[in-house]
Amino acid sequence: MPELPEVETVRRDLQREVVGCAVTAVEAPGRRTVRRVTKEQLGERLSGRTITGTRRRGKYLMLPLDSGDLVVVHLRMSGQLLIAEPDVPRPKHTHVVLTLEDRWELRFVDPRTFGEVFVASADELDQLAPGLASLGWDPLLEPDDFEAFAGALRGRRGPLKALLTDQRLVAGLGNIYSDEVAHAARLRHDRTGDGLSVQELRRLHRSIVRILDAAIEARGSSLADRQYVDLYGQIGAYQRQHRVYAREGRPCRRCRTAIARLKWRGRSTFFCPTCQV
DNA sequence: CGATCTACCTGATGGC
DNA sequence: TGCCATCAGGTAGATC
Repeated sequence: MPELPEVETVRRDLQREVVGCAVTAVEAPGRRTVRRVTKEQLGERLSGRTITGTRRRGKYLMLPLDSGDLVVVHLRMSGQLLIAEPDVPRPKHTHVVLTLEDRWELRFVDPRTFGEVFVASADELDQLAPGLASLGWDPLLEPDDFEAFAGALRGRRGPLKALLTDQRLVAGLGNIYSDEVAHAARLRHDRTGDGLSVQELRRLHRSIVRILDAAIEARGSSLADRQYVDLYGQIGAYQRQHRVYAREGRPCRRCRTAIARLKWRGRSTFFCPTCQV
């Protein structure tokens, strides 16, 4: 569920709460959440180490340790990172728990178990996580790099939505924000990459940065299922500013036309049939 | 190589 | 009320 704005919101919460903390215990009761390394390796490489910072690339979160290793977390569809005092009951589907300073627990909760947690050195990272190694342009890390964005899309014949959600081209957009971005840029989801003018690419680039900034400002989007919450368990507010996502049949905020919904590659796409061309 | 499908899971929701 | 189908924000791996 979480896309770039939600992951970035959690990163900023972590920056405030866990940097400088020592990991005093590691538990991993989940069956498939710890991947790429064994649970034993995770425990050995984290225990006694201090968290020195926070990083994000695309939808990946990383916590560097004083050993040089990185704790890598991907929330996928239903993962949550939550901070709590140890005497607060753990939610169902708590798969990994890091105890910090013997005083707090950083909990990875994930009903659908698509998410993952692992540890890697900087050298191992690309080998261990090809998905992380092949990430494309990150709109938050390099917001002004139009060439990196345009270069990634240049010559692609696929439909715009497929390009925007391809993490190897643009890192961090998913189903919600790709629809919001396409609407802001007044482009249909099925325009092909190689048919976009430079002016349209400029519009897209600006829209991506602007929408993601606004969504982070609002602490991300939480839908009715409340699957995305921040580190403190609080929902975001950007869903109130959505222009198309989950607004089928309601008037476009720009031209009043009813927002359309269609099934595209097994997933919903929302768009305005009038002002997206 | 690029484009497209499916599998991986649990839980919420809506129709009958 | 219960049963069943459908849907949910992501990605890796298989297949064409």
